[in-house]
Amino acid sequence: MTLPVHTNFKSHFAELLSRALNTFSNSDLGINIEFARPKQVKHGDYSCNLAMQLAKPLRQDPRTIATLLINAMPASPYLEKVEVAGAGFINLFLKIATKQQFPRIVLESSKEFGCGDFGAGKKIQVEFVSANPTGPIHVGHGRGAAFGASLANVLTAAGFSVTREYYVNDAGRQMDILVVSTWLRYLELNGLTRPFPSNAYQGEYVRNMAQLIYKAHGNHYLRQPNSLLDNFIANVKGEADSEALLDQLIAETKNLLGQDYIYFHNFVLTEQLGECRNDLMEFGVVFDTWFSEQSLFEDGTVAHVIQLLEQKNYLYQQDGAKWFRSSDFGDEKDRVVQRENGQFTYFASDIAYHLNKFQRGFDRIINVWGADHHGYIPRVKGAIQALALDPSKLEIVLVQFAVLYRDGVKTPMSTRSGEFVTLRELRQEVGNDAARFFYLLRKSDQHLDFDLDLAKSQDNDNPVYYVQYAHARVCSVLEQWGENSSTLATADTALLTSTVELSLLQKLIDYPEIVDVAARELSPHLTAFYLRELAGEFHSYYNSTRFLVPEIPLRLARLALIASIRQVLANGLTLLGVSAPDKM
RNA sequence: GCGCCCGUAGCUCAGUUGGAUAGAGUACUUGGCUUCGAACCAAGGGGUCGGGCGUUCGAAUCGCUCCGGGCGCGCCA
Repeated sequence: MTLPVHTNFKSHFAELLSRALNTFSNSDLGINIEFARPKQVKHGDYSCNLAMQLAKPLRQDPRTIATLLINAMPASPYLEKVEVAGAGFINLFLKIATKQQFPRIVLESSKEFGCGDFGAGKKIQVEFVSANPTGPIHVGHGRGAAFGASLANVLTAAGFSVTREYYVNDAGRQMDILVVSTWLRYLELNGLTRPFPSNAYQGEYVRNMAQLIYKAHGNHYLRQPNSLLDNFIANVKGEADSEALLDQLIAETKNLLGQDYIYFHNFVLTEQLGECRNDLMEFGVVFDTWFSEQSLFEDGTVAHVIQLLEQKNYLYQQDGAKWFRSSDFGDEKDRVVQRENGQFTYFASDIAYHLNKFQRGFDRIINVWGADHHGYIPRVKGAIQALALDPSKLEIVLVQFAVLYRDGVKTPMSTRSGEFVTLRELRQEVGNDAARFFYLLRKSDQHLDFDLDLAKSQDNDNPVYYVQYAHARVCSVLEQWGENSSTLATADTALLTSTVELSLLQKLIDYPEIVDVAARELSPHLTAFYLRELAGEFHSYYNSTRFLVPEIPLRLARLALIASIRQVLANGLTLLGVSAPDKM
């Protein structure tokens, strides 16, 4: 009996039960046939509650229905037996011989084991992080980075052709505020201290950028007449530290610097984007495309999309601004796309961005956003509908915020105020692997309490080492064995019969299903939890059973099992962006 | 005030298209290395699944309500 490499027993059994159902019910009841893993061995390997779901519509006792279903089920070469149990569960028991095939299947398919065909032939885009390039990547962004990167890996394993994209907000007011902040720091370096607004960018990195400019160009940018410089602050009107004052400051700085403003803008953008790209790369997070917001203005997409909406009569003029009728599509209120001063809003370029995404021919588009953007979803979906595109193609995954605690006190994480812990600091403290695993060990929509002191102190019993240790242990055993492990695929695995061995075999079988579900539910954390369980069962096996026994066939069988466990651990860790070390 | 997310063991979290006796890790207690790596294992205590009402054969999961926390509600991005 040879099993296909990508065996998915759940879908196989669902097919069998579905055919059984058709033999005695010709009406489509619209019930999904799903399987659970029973907690007790006596309940088999897969459990289905189909009969209980049918009890009401068919007006029959669930146990009777279950018996009818089992009798009508086509035979499967993989099944030992099928039983009715409890209130009407259908419990399926895999043949032991089927389970014993898996070390060979894993070893032969190697890195491919776990890959599926759920997304075969489909193009999918995952856009994530997309933090404003106005400061360093911090631990809040880190969560989105770890999640998005692993999600993309899981989707790739599920067969999708994945494009990883970072949307660069290089066109907005936040950039201008950063430019002005840098300009003020540059003035300070030239001995021209001006009041530094509390709502400008406070971080040390702003001073560093000013230093770089000063070192390269000295006082070159102070060549304007002194009177202009003297009046620089005097001209700025507005309540101290207000947003209006910042706007004034931006206008005055642009006025003062003229063409040199563009130099400052490009300098800080290039600098921050470079830092950001480096940080993420060192974190193991890479992108296929960095998409510039500014480019949407330059190539006319923004103007085009506004024109399209205008033609369809979805825009109107009010209070001097141009509004989009998003309330027609379920949004709370209409939204401004062009301000009174003629400037387009972020929303306007975002509509253009999404039109661009749709035009690139993806089958699915996934935006990974911080949870604070949830109120933004209706207007974007509305704009997509207004453009006569299919809003269901766009899926938005909200990643909850990481709330940072320091000495038990919640600390705000704000780039503007300069109060944040950078991703780089975290990585230096606990390492890449521990940081990646820590983020992935919770659901994306779960709030994350990030106790930095705890994260640092726990760097030695971070669960990631538990998984990596299992991998290193297998490597160590195989090294002591000393022979070529490629021969293990032919071992007689029928000798694996103990309770813990059968349980481990079932665990191997589970892996492709876990990857499949993780991709379907956009939940890479399932992989992390699975790996911890697999490692746990392995450690238990290690302590209870000796592998390098004198009997050669039994030795080979056990080595084949642990070698296949090592392969699955490595495959799973790769999806999470975590290394699988041979020694540690 | 309105909207979204959430509340599960001392702590950090899984489990949610309703299913069998609610699970891990950590902390605590006890035991296990002259034998393949003790970054490990074995055993134990620890729960009104925030409270209440409801829906039904069955609720941590669904509905209503209250309490508590996070986030959003801009001609910012």
